[in-house]
Amino acid sequence: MIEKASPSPAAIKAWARLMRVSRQLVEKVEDALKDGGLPPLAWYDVLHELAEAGEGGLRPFQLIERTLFAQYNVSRLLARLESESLIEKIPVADDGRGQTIRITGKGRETRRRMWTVYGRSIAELVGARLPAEELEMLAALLGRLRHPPAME
Amino acid sequence: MIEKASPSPAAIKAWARLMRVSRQLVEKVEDALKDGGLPPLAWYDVLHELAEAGEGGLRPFQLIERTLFAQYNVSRLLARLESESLIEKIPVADDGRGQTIRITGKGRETRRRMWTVYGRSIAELVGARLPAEELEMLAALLGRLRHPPAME
DNA sequence: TTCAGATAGATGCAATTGCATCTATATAGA
DNA sequence: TCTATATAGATGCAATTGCATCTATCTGAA
Repeated sequence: MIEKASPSPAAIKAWARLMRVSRQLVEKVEDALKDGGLPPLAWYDVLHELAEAGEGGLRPFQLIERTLFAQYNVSRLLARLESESLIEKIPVADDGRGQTIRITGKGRETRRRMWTVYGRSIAELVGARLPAEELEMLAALLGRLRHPPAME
Repeated sequence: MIEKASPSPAAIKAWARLMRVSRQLVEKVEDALKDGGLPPLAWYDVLHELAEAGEGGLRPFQLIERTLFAQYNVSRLLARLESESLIEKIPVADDGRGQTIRITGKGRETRRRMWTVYGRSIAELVGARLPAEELEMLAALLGRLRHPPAME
């Protein structure tokens, strides 16, 4: 199997756009959250996963898989979220090392408030710029860059 | 003019993919650079811009425009690059506040070594996963999310 | 000219991240 | 059962980032 060491011009261009656009969009969303006096995007990611998980909660290592954050970042982010009473840590019965993380009512409320800003940003920055068909094409192309690639 | 506050499912999916894929790819490239004992991606971005700019160099504020890094980050990154002799700072004649940044020979060499790793990563992570035509389509779609949007 | 912004870049300090390592529990094999 | 290894999560310390502000120079209007 041949592995090329140098990327094609098309690959470089797609890469450059991906880097630049994602940086730009993240920054705009972070700014919008700050303007609203809301916590950073990373908090949303965690609260979102926990809200989806429901009453059963999630183990920290499951959050790591889902969010792709580093272990030590999750550990500390959870400490901050707990100190704000947005989550609670529950010792888990059958594994003395672990804990289950559950979102609190206040956590759900914070997530909801963040979504009004975050969702609006997505609508403006992405939804308003491409028609549905092209959004789907974009998602499909990006899915194939995922590891492992999305099958669709 | 109607501004929707809630994003469509297609917009949310494209957004989620964009966030996840860009995070994943950046992390893989950073890991590859670390494995090679090379500096982080941000150094490449700056060295690349300076190499493109040639002997004339660039002002820090031009680097800020091109890389989208925050002003204080550029200021400190340049200090680190200078302490490694990868760039040099030259006072600029017609503006006593400013300076021109020029890449050194050692800087070019470092950039070249980084590119062997970075370029290979792009080839593997992006180039090998989509054919040229789809890479171009991806770049075009991303270009329309840019601010201001790319015209092509 | 003069002075009130505006612009270029640096920096003190607090918060976050990254790295390496640590503790505690779990698990598998001798 | 005992021990070596693996896994879950936390943490000390250094480096980086973010925020606010600072200094210095420049520009334009009175």
